[in-house]
Amino acid sequence: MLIGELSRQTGFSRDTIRFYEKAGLIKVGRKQRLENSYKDYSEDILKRLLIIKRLKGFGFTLNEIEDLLFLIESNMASCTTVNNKVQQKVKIIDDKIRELKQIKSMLLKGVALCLNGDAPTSERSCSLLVP
Amino acid sequence: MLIGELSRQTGFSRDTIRFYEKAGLIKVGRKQRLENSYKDYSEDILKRLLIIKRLKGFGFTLNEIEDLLFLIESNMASCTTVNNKVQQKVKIIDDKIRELKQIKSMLLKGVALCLNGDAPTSERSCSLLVP
DNA sequence: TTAAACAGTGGAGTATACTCCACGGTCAAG
DNA sequence: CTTGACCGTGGAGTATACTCCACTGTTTAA
Repeated sequence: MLIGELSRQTGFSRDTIRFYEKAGLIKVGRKQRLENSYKDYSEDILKRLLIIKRLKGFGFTLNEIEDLLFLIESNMASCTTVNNKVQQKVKIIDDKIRELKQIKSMLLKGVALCLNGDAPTSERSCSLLVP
Repeated sequence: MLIGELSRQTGFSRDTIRFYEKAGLIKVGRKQRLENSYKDYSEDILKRLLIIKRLKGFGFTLNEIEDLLFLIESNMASCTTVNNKVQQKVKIIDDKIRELKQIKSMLLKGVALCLNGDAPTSERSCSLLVP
């Protein structure tokens, strides 16, 4: 399969696919070339790219995806192993959610204080910005 | 005040302060130099950096901070104006929280399915990765 | 006096994830 | 036979926010 077709079937641009190649996420052997030296992408690579797409949707970084793909390659992607990775990721997600919530509440408290005039403030410089 | 002192009082590294200068977040006039050509940072710049620090803590990007600093400079940083900016930011934060929660639940559902064996899976490739 | 600790400038490098460009070869249709 | 749509490579550019480096000048303390 040529890169255009691969692009259509995965939704990744050619450039992105080539970037993933450079990054080592997918590998095309020197032999997987047509006579005109065009690359001939295999079904396996298509599957691999679809997995990458899926994992990106889960918020994994390319580095994390590389690790997970290695697990699959090595036949080590058992549910237990993957579950561990997922729990780690969930922990990070929880941290980020907590952080965002805290920032949000700080922001809202800040403007509330300012708008209600309970804090020293002025017409021209909200106490949230200039405490 | 020299950059070392400024660094101590703000917690920003010299490099970061110089980076903010390059980025235009703080400006030192050509005249604010000592005789040895060292820069003489004013109290205003110290305050400005402290505001930057505060706003970074709120999750604002440098671009957003630049806008907010401009409001302050222009005496337009009224609570109402700032409140608008904050509400925009909160909206973005809420979106991100929603997105993260969704990813989290997809991840957890995925591994649960895999671990409970309700979905076609295998010892070697968890159905979360290879559907 | 000399070494350390500071100051300055300009520019490169880091991480993440692409995106775009130039330049050149290939192939099918009209 | 040429035009357009592909394909290839290598390298640069984008955005964000720094961080580090080399090289040079200045100040301070032993």
